[in-house]
Amino acid sequence: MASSTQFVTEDDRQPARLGDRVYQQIKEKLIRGAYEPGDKLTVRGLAEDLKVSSTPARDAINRLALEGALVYAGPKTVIVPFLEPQALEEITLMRLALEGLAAEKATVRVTDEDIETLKEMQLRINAALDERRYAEALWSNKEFHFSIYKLCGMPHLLATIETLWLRIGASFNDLYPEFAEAKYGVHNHMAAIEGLAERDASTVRAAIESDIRDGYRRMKHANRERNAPRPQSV
Amino acid sequence: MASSTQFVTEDDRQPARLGDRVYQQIKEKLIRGAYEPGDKLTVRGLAEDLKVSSTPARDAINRLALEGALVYAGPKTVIVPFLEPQALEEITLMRLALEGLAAEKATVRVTDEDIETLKEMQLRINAALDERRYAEALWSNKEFHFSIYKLCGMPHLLATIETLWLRIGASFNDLYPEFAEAKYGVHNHMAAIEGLAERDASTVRAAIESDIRDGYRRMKHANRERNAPRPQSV
DNA sequence: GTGTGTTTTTTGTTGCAACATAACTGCTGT
DNA sequence: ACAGCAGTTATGTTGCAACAAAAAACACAC
Repeated sequence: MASSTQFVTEDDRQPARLGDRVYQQIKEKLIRGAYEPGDKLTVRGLAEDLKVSSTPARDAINRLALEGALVYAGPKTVIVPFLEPQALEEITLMRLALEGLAAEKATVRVTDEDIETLKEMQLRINAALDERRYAEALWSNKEFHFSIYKLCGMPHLLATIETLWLRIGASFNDLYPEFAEAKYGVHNHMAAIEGLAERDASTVRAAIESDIRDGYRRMKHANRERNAPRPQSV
Repeated sequence: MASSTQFVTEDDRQPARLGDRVYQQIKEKLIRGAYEPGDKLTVRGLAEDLKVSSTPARDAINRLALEGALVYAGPKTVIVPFLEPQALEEITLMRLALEGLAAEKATVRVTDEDIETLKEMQLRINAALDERRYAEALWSNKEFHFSIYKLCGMPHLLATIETLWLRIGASFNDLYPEFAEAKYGVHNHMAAIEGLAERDASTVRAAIESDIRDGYRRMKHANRERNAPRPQSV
């Protein structure tokens, strides 16, 4: 019965392929804003940078493109995507639907121990925010969210949500300061924790949805101010 | 301004890669139930069957596995997945969230012309059902759904929904008869069309959700009767 | 300067051989 | 019968060279 040993994502397999390593590294750089929208990635370029042959580099690029973290600007040109307001809105709507679902389902499976862990995470986020370590705050924020989503034991859902984060994460993670101002998300996170403690699914969903919406507004504004005042040969 | 020439999926690119052709062919066979759960796919096997080298064959397999249409049963073994009840439920929940969203958003953009097209499609589904051409009915059913989802102009959403269909489609499309009994989905489809005509988003969402739920019940039963009476060395 | 046609360079894709190792086969002992 | 274990086969991955095609660089006319 192969049923019990079926893997839904290839990440579960034991031996890491070389291509997976390349994939992870690019993904990491994308999330941390090491690339800028419009930057071009080439198979040979990656291969040389990471000291591998073209096959794993090509695998990684194709996978990122498939997931929407990279984008084709031409038949032979993959770039890190610009954050179009329209795409941001679309992905936000999908996030509301999917992360809302995850939040609800997590509520019925959360343990008191999980809740303690979440509280500690939030403490770390607060500390990082206080000390203006924005990169760490952002990272911890992601950890916080996915710790909740993992609770519901839905691997397909988790994988899909991850690709959504990757698609927008690449384009806005370089604007930490605007994004983290005014203790971003603290209120919503606390509400989520309280909802979980009371096993109140609709409260948790509302808190997560509110968090997503707040983030959406910040991203939209930051993105607008970033693209608008482009002194293009004035 | 690369914005306007950005592609969100690689399918938009002009020249079809060899690997894409292989991918499409396997995908087609999966949807039509040409494979059975547990069937093993190998790079060299595919390559020989389709008269290509191992690179495009490998690309196709990796892509299908990434999308969840194939699954790893071991480090060197990809199979067409068994439909686990748990996975079926999970994907159904995701479908409700995502296709419900698509249904709502489609409502505000639908034209009277679109509605006429949908009515004609439903006529074709009915005809196919009457004449017991189940494969065609199933195909038209898919067309009907995606014609609606395409209306909302959300490419990310559409691509995600497609992978969900592929994940379950592979495992149940070989049980047409049970699935198509009693004019499957006709009632829900008519309700969806009426809702669209009245531009009533919540009606359309309810109709689509109802259709998904009905399908879920049928799949669950069919799948159970299919796996339960396994005369395993009695 | 701006647009257009041309040349040069760069790039993704494909096919293939080599390698390590997973999967399979068949045997053996119980 | 069945589990454990050797030997054998089959498989995925990697690196690499060749090729067609796209992108970039360039030249030239207006």
